[in-house]
Amino acid sequence: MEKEVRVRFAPSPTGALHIGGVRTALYNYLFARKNNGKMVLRIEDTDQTRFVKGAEEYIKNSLAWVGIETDENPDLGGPYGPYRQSERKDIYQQYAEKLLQDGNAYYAFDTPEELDAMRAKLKEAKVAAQTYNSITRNTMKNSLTLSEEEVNKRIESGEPYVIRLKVPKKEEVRLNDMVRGWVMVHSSAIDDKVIMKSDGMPTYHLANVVDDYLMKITHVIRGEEWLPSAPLHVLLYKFLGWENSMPQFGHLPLLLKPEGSGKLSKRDADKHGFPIFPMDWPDPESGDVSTGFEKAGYLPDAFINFLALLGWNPGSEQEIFSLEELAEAFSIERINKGGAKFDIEKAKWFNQQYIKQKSAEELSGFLKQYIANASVSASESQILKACELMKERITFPRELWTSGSFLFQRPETYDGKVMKKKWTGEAVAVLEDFASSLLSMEEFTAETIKNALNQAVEKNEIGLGRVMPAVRLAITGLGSGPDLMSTIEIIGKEEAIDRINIAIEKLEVKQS
RNA sequence: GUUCCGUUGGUGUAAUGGUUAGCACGUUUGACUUUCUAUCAAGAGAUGGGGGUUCGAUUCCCCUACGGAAUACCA
Repeated sequence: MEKEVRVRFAPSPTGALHIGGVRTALYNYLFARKNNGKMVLRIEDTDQTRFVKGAEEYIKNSLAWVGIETDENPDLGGPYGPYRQSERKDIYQQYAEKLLQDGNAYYAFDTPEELDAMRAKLKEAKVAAQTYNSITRNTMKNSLTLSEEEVNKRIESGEPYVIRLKVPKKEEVRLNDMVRGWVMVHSSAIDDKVIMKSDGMPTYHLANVVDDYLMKITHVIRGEEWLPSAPLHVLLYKFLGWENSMPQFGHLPLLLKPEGSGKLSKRDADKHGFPIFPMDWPDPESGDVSTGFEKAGYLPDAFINFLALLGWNPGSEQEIFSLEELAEAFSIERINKGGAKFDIEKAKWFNQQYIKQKSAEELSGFLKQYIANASVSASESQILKACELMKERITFPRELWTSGSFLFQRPETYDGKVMKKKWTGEAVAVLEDFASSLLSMEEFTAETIKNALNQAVEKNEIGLGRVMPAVRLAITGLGSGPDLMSTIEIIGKEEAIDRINIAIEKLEVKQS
């Protein structure tokens, strides 16, 4: 029987989950779904100094917003819990001890100052920038250089210490990455990483390996920033005797800033005025709220679709995918190796496509809010028709109102340019006839309205094109917008006639 | 500095040891006697550089350039 696929998303609650993290979660989710596997959400909160209140909640809310569901997590629990690393402290201790016993790890007593001094010294000598490795460890204060008696004495006296991994001097460490293929690193390039901190908490490396093993994770899909430490993790699996159940690794390409180079950061997002977090995030220090994709008007399915295609492609020319379809089409082999520059324009395009796909009913909720805020009245049928009419030409739900408020409110101002050029005597004559024929109409639809206008135009013997802008101006105050006949239908007979009369009264006819 | 990873138009990407190097976003132009932010049509625009291997390389190999990541008692 084949082993069940188990993946995990393991964020640390140090702030808002950013878009790169969402993509990592998404790829894990898609991979699990594709393979009928399970996905675990594990909170990596081993650094108590960086803990941010509300961050865990934020992560969960964000995943929920985009529709990523996990099978095992801190709230739901599961067979391999707890799913918060801070609640697993005792577990790590025993594995650290095993490493110690087997001679694969050692105690170190160096103070931060001593470490800094060593770093500085190495830098000056222009040697490799590892402060603790198979060479330097011989000159530092640790259980390899100190006598057993001395070590015990220090530990008993309560002197702070860490546990470091004893990385072998000469060894090829290799791993077969699912997206990059074979990656080989010589162990001399890896330093003696701290695996247990002086506060008794494990560092990422130990906690991660232990948890992935205990939670029976089969595939580790994570960001490229982890690639350099992956060999270290391989070493850890080996030392703990878990080589045969080591998960497969897949390191995702980074999301890059739109221009120039570098990893996409909040700074870049602010600079270009686009969000970087899925939902609003109030900075815990300054209190400044960063607008998230949700508030900015992005639909979750559009957002996910956009994100999925940033670093992966289906191999076909299809671009619009529901979450279901993504899960069906997804494959690790088609993940790109190179980093992807973030392009908000494409995100907007996806949003527009999704808005267009939505039904008027689905969009009406957005419009109703704006209508309520503006305290104007509108019938259900007007709202639905308005959504239907507007959805073809907008990118964000808010534009239902910002570009379509004339459907519910009389114009207060009139576009000066159009007025100057198109508000002519002949146009006004047509409008007068048009208004009076509207008055006698029984069936009030875009089609009958168009007939009425055509008649008025014919009667005055001028082209439709010469009066259309004036009609639009009278009705909406604008020079452009959606189909005018449908607009008039939504506005309604009496209101349309009123607006025409008001415009005729208010606007000055162009002198010619 | 060192180690690792990467490099197809402005952007996301496809493909291939021989093609007019495909698609999408964006952009430009035109059309739509009702405009446009919509729609339709057309256009411009790419294999970083140098060496090999080969009849032939964007594709395989090497070098180089450029970019990125890591190098914390952070994840």
